[in-house]
Amino acid sequence: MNKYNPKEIEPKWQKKWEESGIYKTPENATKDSKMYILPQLPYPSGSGLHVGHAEVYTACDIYARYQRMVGKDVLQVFGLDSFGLPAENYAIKTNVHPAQTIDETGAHFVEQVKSLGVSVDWDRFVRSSDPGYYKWTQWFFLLMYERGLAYRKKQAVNWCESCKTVLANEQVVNGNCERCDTQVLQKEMDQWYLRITDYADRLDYDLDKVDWSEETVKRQRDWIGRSQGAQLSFDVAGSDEKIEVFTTRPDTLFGATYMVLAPEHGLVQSWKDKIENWDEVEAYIVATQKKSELDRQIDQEKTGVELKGIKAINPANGKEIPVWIADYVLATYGTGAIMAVPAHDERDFAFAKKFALPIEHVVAELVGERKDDFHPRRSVRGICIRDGKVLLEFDTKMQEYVLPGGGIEDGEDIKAALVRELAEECGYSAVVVQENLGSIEHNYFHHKRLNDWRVLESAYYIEIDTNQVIERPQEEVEKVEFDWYDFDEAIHLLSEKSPTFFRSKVFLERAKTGQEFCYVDAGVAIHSDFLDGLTTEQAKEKMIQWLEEKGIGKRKTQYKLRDWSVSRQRFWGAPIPMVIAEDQKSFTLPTHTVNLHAWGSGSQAQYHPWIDNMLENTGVVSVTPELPDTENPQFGDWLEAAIQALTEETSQTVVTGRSLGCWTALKLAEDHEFQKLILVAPTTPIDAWYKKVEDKLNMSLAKAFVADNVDLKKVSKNVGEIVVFLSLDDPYIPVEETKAYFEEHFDRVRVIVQRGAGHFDDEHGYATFPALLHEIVTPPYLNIRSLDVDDLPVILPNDVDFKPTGQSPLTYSESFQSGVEEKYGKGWKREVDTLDTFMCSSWYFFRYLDPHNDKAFASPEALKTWMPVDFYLGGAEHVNGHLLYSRFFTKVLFDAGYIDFDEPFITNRHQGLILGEDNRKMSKRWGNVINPTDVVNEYGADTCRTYEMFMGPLEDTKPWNTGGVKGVQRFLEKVWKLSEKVSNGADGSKMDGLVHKTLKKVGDDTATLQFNTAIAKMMELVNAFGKEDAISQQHFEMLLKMLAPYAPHITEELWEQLGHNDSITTQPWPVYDESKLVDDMITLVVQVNGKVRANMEVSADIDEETAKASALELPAVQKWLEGKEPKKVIFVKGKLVSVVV
RNA sequence: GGGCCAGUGGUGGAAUCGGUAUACACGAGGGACUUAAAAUCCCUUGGUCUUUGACCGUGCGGGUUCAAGUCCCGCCUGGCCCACCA
Repeated sequence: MNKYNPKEIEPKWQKKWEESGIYKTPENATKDSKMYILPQLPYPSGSGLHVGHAEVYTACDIYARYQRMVGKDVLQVFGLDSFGLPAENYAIKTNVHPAQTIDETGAHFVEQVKSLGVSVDWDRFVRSSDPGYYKWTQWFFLLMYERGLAYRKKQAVNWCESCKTVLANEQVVNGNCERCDTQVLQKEMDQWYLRITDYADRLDYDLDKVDWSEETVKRQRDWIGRSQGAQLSFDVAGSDEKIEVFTTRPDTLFGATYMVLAPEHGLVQSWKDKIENWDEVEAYIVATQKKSELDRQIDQEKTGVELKGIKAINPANGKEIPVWIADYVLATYGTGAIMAVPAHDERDFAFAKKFALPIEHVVAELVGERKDDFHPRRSVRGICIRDGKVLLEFDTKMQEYVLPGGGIEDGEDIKAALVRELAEECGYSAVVVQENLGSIEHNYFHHKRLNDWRVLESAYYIEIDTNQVIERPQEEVEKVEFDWYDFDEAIHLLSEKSPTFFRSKVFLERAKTGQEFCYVDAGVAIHSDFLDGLTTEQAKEKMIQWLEEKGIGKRKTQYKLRDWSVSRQRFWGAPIPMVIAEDQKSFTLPTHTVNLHAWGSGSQAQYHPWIDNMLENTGVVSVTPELPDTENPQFGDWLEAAIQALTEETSQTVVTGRSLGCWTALKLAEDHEFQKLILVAPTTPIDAWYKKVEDKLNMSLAKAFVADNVDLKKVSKNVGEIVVFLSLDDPYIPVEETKAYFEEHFDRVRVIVQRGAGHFDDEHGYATFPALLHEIVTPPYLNIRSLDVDDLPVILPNDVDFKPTGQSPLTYSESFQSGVEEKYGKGWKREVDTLDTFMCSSWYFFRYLDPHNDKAFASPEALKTWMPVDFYLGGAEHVNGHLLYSRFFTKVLFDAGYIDFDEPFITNRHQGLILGEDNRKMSKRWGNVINPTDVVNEYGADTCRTYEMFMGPLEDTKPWNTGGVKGVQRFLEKVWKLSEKVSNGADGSKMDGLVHKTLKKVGDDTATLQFNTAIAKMMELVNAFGKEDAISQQHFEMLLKMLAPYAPHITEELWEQLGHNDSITTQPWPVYDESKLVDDMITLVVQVNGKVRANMEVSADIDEETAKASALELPAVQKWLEGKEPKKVIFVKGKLVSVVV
């Protein structure tokens, strides 16, 4: 027999596979049989494939091959993320066009991947830089724009001077550019944004639906950063202005003793004339701008300047409080301003200390009350009973509490007074406060009735007698045992033994009547008027109610997540499919909105009261007129009522309509200029509508009302923009036809199709309708137009100078703008920025389903069959970028009715980092880089694949070891040599057990991605076979089949040598025989006092009595018994006998 | 500063429910084959000692248990992530 020569057999089989097309995606896959396996989209860098890539593709391939063998219809795919900076930077250096660079590096990359022997359907290969692909990237942008999710805005952005481009927050690492490490500057620029923040709540909640690692879910949740609280406004003294703040602690409003604005806050500039110390303020603002993000992070010392001449009024107590600017308040979070509560916020406290601002305590933190999520052991810890009295143990971890005022500097007496005051204030008979400042910890204790106050410096117990408080050292304390985890039982036990112990809630009542001591761990409001005595949670609620009643503020959920900036001043990306005319007029926030209700509805029904309410404090006057005779509407009457609701000047007015009200709205626009027309589920005089409502409405009335009585051309001229909301399940409005009607008659129209909104009524949850509110307050851009889908793709031109100028290279392309003015009018130009490459990778998993489709990004049938992705393997570094964006795209498609699922990846895993042999990160700098293609050339792809999986758990970081590669090579050589011993007549009964056990283990482990242990088990089997003279063919074939996903070439070759002429990769996964897993004889371990002293070979079904008896007879056991009678003998079936002496 | 995860031989790593700690592989030592080397095969390989046995061993200190790498408490060390998010 020949030597094992991977160089010969691997190309042979790769060629055969390609020719026979056995890895083409099955045509007749169904929802149940399909298995979509997705390796992360790579960027084809010049340095080619690295071991981390190989790890991903191999792992996916093993999984794919396994799934195929267990009968799944597998879709395994590959593509390239071929837009992006490296190719462009290379172009700047060498003047080689990025397209050419990518062709070369991409082709090389693909060759390298193919040499690993992956079972990918190469017909579905895609590259994000091909026009056939980026046409749909552009289409996604238009979809976002149409739905009001893409907008253009001037904003300070992260700017890398070296790359001459804008960076997203996640591309900024420690204040530097993630690619070139240059310091990132802030620069004001017009940028395109995607409104991912509209989806923040769903991106958070829906994480419950996916099978991702806990860590990943948590990181994504943190990034989204949901927090609940209130938004409220502070009046500025002597002015109409208000300062809006967001807080998660509305309950501490009484303790807000000053306010802080971010230096960039808009109000600061507007107060220029009022601020007495403007020079100082301006100097601080300039200094802040110069400060990099990095400086701001490292230097946590608080700085700031008071705005002299400006005072705010605390709405809770009417006190005038100072207003400061400081860079610890971020312009980009919340409202860019805060109410500072120094007593209960670390940062505010540090600031107040530094600038000697007043500190007022409004929460007493007491030891105690059970929260549902608290760990009883931690809090109950330290309660003991001695002589029937309850003792409290003070432990460092009992609770963490910063003593208000940081009294440590002020001397003991003040602390004593403070704790006493706290006790006094809340009416408890005893109070315990833990102060934890720096490394010094004290417990302050005060007992009211006994007027006893003390400081405890370490773990002590306190005994409360009728007449005295006694400190007890630990030694004197008798501990009472109970199950720490059964809190209720513990409480019961304790209160039974001591009448002075009460469970927190009971206590709250009794404490006030003079009972012994309290045991509460919630904060309680003090010095807060109507909040006094309420716990923090209760006080939050009450304060929000109060704010809402008074019209000062409202409940608000705030997210850390920011809108996604997607434009790049770069060449090598997908052009943004928009045209811009800078000199067109634009709108600002509207002054008025007039809302027209539906047939049979009224101004107090559906979302109307909500809209009026929401707009109340925004500066937009919202009017919802009652339209006459709503059950029997007459067109003329409604029109007249609507006209009555208009102001004289209407060009800053937005008109909204719902259902029949929309037709009146359109009629209004015939003779009035409006900023925007928003039509919710509009009725239109089309056959499809008549037909759909025939049985539901009075048709003569409907036809008389909605007739061809509006001059749509005039409307088009008068209205800045028309936005139409439709729902797929609307019982009255036909979606397709209505959409077509508007798109045909109006130029500037956006149709937003929703799912599940019905007729946008209460029943479907549309009593509140954030998207509508959004549209009202977002002015139309007359200087921007979106392209038609038919005009896509906008092709990237070739006549481009790559040299960075800070302007997009496309600015200087003549061909790029040719024909644009002819088509859109004078002054219109194509947007010259390109899209962030993250947009390309946010939807690529859809394209693989139907990569050659030029009518849609993928066909509905393909989407239905194959999505969502069953298994996705990619780097952990993309958790807060790519993975989040992909989920966002998927949810938008879902809402628009393109797909019927809203999470793209069911199972997601991350491969671990592979280090160099020296345990350092692989890097040219260390000279420790392993090139997988070198490994393939020297040892073969099968060895490379199997070794990478054998190194350790897929998700762990692990170092490369060349010796280990050789070990795997030896293993495969042993398999090769085993084939010489294979004979048809060999008796395999002896090996049956081992073979079937291995089969079970390998099958289980492969299915759960524990490839390293699966390989180890196969090695054991091969070593055992090595000791045999002959191997039955059946056994050998089983081995080959289970090894096939890991080492497809060698197994294919040996399979052929056994005389088969089909491919091993299409064989079914061998089934193990349950009966062969159980041995007849087993080894029982015998322990004496927990130590292993003997073994015995016994029959597997030995009964307890026999086992115990024979164990005791063993000489080794006798020896340890030393003639004594065993106290206890324990038998664990199939495992051991344990003797206790 | 906050959060999460991990710590097992010389090395990478195994170890269902708590049930023989160190599977598998690397490395090392010894042997066989060979003129020699490579390759291959065989044996040994956690430590200590009074070595035909025993004791100690999964970062450290406690605890629960007949039995702990595994569960509980406290600490130490390392890694990753987040980092003024009101």
